[in-house]
Amino acid sequence: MTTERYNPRTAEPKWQKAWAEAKLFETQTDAAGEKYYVLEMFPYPSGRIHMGHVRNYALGDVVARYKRAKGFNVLHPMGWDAFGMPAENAAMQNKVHPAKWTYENIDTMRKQLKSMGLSLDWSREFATCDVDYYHRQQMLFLDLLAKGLAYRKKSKVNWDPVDMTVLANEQVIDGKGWRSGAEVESRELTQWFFKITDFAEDLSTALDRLPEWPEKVRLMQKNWIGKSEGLMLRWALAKDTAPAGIDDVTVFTTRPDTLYGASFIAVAPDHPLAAKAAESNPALAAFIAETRKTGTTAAAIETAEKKGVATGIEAVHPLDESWRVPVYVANFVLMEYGTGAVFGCPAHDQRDLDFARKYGLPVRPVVLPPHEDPVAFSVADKAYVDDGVIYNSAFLDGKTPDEAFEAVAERLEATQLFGAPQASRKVNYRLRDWGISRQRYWGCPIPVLHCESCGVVPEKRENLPIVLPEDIDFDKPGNPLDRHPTWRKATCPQCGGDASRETDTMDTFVDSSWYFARFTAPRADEPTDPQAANAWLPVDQYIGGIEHAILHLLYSRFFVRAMRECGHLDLDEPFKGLFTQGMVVHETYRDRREWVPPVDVRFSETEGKRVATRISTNAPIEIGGIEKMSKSKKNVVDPDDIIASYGADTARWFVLSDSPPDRDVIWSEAGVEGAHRFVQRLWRLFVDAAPKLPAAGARATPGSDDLSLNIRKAVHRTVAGVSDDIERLAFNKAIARVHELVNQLSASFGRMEAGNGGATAAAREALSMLARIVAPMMPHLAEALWEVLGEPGLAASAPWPQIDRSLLVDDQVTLPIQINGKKRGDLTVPADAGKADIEQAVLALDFVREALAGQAPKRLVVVPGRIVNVVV
RNA sequence: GCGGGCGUGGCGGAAUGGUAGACGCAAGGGACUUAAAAUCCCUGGACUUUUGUCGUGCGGGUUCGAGUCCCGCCGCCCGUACCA
Repeated sequence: MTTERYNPRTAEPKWQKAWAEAKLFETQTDAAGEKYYVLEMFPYPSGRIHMGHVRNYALGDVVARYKRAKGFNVLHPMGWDAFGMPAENAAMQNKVHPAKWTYENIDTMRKQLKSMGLSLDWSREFATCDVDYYHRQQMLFLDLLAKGLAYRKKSKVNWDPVDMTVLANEQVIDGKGWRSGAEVESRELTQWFFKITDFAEDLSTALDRLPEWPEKVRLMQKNWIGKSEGLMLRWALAKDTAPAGIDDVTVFTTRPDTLYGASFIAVAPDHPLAAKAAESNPALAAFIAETRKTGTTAAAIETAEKKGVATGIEAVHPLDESWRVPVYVANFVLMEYGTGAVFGCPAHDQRDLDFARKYGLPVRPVVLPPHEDPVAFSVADKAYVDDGVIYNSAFLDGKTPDEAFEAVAERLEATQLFGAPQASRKVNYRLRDWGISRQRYWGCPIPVLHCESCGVVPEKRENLPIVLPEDIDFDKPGNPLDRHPTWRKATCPQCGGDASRETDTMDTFVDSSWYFARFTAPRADEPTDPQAANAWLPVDQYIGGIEHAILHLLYSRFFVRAMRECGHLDLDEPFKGLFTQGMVVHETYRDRREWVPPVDVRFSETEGKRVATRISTNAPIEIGGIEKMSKSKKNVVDPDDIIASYGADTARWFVLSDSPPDRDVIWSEAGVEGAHRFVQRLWRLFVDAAPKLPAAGARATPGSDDLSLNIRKAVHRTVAGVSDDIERLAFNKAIARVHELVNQLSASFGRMEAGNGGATAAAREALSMLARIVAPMMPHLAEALWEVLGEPGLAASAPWPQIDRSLLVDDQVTLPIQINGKKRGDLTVPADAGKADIEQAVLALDFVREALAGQAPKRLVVVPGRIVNVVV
């Protein structure tokens, strides 16, 4: 008998329409069922969706559909992270307005996402570039400003001196501007900041209250915030060397216990003392100018060769007046961290040691490692950073580092220097305030005005929104808002005089720091409807890329805290559960000239080796490494092509199978074909079995014969396993279980005769359950299977199958028997057998007696239900 | 540089400290077919003569037992505050 193949091209649109007409996924806040908020990180509308999106949204959709089947009231919205640089780049390159480019991309991508059959509530959709959205973001900005959580300060940017514009870090390539090629310099601008450091302590400690976050993400955030307890320690400058007007320099140190090992002080190139010293020291001034070319990124600064220049200034050791150490300006000291000045203890810090060796500074060990001889111990090229006993350190000798820390702190807190304590304890954070100013057009305008008489004045709330002007040009580099003829002109809300608008727009991370709250009441006049926000939040399951582990997630956590202070919601944390998915990667291909897309490559085998040829030109192709899909390497597979030829369910099934979702998945054509074969196999299983089954409403009772019982045990076990797997987001394992079940059902159905009422009833039960457990992953096919079974209604609204727990337990278990840790046989015992029974049975086994040769075992390890190990 | 992660057959991967390789892909063999596709069945870590021995990036360690835990390396990936 031949079965007609399942045709996703006709089936998928049909079911999508059925869901839409039933408004199945439009969520009501007050609907029945416990709330469950599933959210995937919303996409940047770059043009077309890519496989990473397919994976991200397929993962979230499984959770959403599963929870819905479990009876939850599920919120599963979608929107667009729509501001950002690519729209401006497109405007410059293709003369298309950023808004037009963005909204056209959104239209394309919405259509693509809809073809995936996602259970999204599209009625809540918005884009962050909608005036409606950024209007409310401007309100939030004013609220933060009023609470003192927004302020202005000077900070450095990458300046392209040819294009006369600020560059993003990714636009700086090897220290040069990406368009102009000019050497980039760092330049100070007054910019807007959010006071995230106000919450540093809570952002760090609250991580311990997020058990449903991956440990690695919590660790990364904790290290990023970087809490450290230390001393603010003032060093007097030796009078004969100090520049006029500066008496001392304050360092932050976490190791005051190593103070007697100090051999220099290093200050940041932009430290005031450095500037002062450079006034009379051209070599130093040149060095400081040089460091401005290193770039502003931490990676650039810290991978650069560590260099310093002596200032000629000397500082007096806080514990010994007769001891002076030189003050250097060093390129690895950051003004943003601590005080911008450190003391170097080369023996116990690797970077300080490298610096000391380079400039011939003394290396004096003061922490003696355990079991080392104080006379013989010395530090050559590896600093000793672990615990030990303090020595070479006067009154600290013999103490542990912790005790020495306390002793130094106590003494110097009590010592006066220039009328103030010489030291004070200080908790320091590596976390810096969040700079949100961008000198760009395509972002949310910062709603403040600059008035000559009143200074910086917030715009009145009722004057919002400050809308981006549409008549702009991208003919010249730089910010079009700056050179707009009229947009800047405004009236000061305080004095009524002339004022000019702020032309900085907000970092796009601001947009994505509260969108999850806006989804709970997307059309509210205020930024949130606190009732809706409090009802839905926190997001129960948030899913997105690991690349957002720190910044986006930390900013969102800050925003929730700031919004709570302003009364917009009452919430500790935005995301209760977090899952970070891996990337979709693909082989790369190139011919002599360029990267070649996978669709243009044909493979063959020559002498057992995989060989590739370019289809369009017949040129030989070199098969490159497996890399993240990217436009530049052209190793992209367009989801549209896959959906058009195999259907959305195949694409979904493929990205969910094989690779665990937190790891990278390698896209391969063969894998997709395998997934599609399984779609057809399921379809065949149902269509072929359907005529033998009792009618849908017949209430036939499954039999208790071997065949019926086997079918029932298999399916109930699978449902239990798949439920667990989905709860843990282990979709690859859920899929392996479904494969196993289908393998078994195919075999069992082959032995089933139409007249066997018990078995056919078991088969109907099995198929009805199977259709429902594949539904979250392949929702369209599940509807078709549901229809084949003649079940009423839509599979998408069918409840998750109930399992009979009595079918999950076995009365016999087979234990592997090891001798000296190596498996040598099996033993089948009753499931409830005690340790003693098992021991006895094991010792009676032939191969065990042989191994023992009459001796008693040295040891007999019995782990009931698991394993037995006989040690001889 | 720093912080975090990952590393298991030809490939993707499975394995509460307890039988390493479930499940899938690819491959090989067979059945069906005039033939092919599709489908179904069987075989696949390495070495070895049955018997075994060796195998989870490399080197050590803890344990009755290590892919899993600890220490030291190597390689790759993510982040590094203006890419999103």
